Amino acid sequence: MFSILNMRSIDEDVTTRARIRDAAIAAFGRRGFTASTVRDIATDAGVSPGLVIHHFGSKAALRTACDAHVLNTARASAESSNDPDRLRDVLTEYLAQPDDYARELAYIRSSVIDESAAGDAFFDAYVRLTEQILAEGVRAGTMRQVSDPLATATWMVANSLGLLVLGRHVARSLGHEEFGTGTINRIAGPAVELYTHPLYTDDSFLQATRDVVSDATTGR
Amino acid sequence: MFSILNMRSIDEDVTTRARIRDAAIAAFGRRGFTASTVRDIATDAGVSPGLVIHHFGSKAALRTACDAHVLNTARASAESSNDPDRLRDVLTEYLAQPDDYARELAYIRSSVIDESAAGDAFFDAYVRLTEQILAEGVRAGTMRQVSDPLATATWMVANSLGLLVLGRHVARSLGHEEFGTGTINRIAGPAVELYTHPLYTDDSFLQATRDVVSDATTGR
DNA sequence: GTCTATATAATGATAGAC
DNA sequence: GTCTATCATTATATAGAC
Repeated sequence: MFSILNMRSIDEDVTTRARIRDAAIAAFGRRGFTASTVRDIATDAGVSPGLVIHHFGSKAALRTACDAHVLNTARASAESSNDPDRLRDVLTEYLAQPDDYARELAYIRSSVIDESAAGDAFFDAYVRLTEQILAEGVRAGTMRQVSDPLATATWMVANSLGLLVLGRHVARSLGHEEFGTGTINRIAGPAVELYTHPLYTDDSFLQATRDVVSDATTGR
Repeated sequence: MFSILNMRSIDEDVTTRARIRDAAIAAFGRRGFTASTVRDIATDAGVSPGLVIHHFGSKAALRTACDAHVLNTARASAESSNDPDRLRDVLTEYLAQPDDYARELAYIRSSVIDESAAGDAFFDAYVRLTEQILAEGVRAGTMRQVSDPLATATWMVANSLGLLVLGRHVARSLGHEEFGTGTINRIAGPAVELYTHPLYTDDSFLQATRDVVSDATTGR
């Protein structure tokens, strides 16, 4: 459920070009692509606006470079991780070093919100990873077989990324100043609890839902 | 889980001012506040850019008017709805007339994404509604008592709105052209299924999560 | 590679005619 | 109430000096 956190922070490049790119990642993650200006990014990176264009050609191309740096790295990391029993390790690691991931997570948030081919690819990769985890869990006996694996995996990914996208609200709702380790700590238990002990005490809600969906599909 | 859909579409006002406001709601919902321009809104409404400002004073004030029209209405609707057993009706109604809700849902999506006081109030009201539904369900015996009602309600609201925010991805992941009734039909069953039959076959994931959270809280 | 200066376009908002 | 015309600002992007 928190598999998204399973990625390494990547940052050793100290060239000016890299500094501009990192400032852009922070800006796009903080306020989105449209609201971020080349001037602000230049100021944050300590260079002139002209130099930003000199290095990347255009604001759009700068975004593409940011996508390649963050999303493709995260996607590759997600796809290579097919060990389903790492919840504890991943969560522990994230809670230990949240700042290393904060900038990348903010960028991912922006990317899945606006229209972006890289954001699409990331979401889809995350769904495939979740499908693998589900299949592996069923095989190992730790998870129950679900009726529609693709739809279930898609739903779980939307939940997981929804928590990231709406993190500000989740934090506020729990009385926290910002979305961070405190919020993750508070929400993780209840989240896993819902996946362990069913919320509903019988099948009536499930049956009602299936009735409605069936009516809609058959033309009622 | 789909309580957000429980609101009536509100649209009879045919004054020019209302036409401008409706065009703005559509634009803000489609591309967000920053990326929507006064000129585009004016064109969509069939008026001049100057008239938009004449009626609302500024782009920010126009947004406030849109918030009042969509979010405050939806919020009031959510708060007055304390009948917890309406999943079937609400879902049926939505599936019958999705277009009536599409514009409002898109606007809500944008509002909870950017920083917006009205969006905050909407999220919070939705959490309170969900807490009521949980409490009522427990009292009626249809739902199980959870360990942390506020965090659980917050998590459920983030899931529900996450589905809305990431609707484009959810639809694409299921092979649909756009997020609509087909996608809702496909995802509703698996979603309710997860709330009815637990995903995990035992408590080991829950225990692992609680161990990590406990370690983090006590300073490990 | 990096800057300053500037071209060009688009933005929110105003003024005044009708 | 509605428009046209325009202002002031800000945006991306370019040109050329260093």
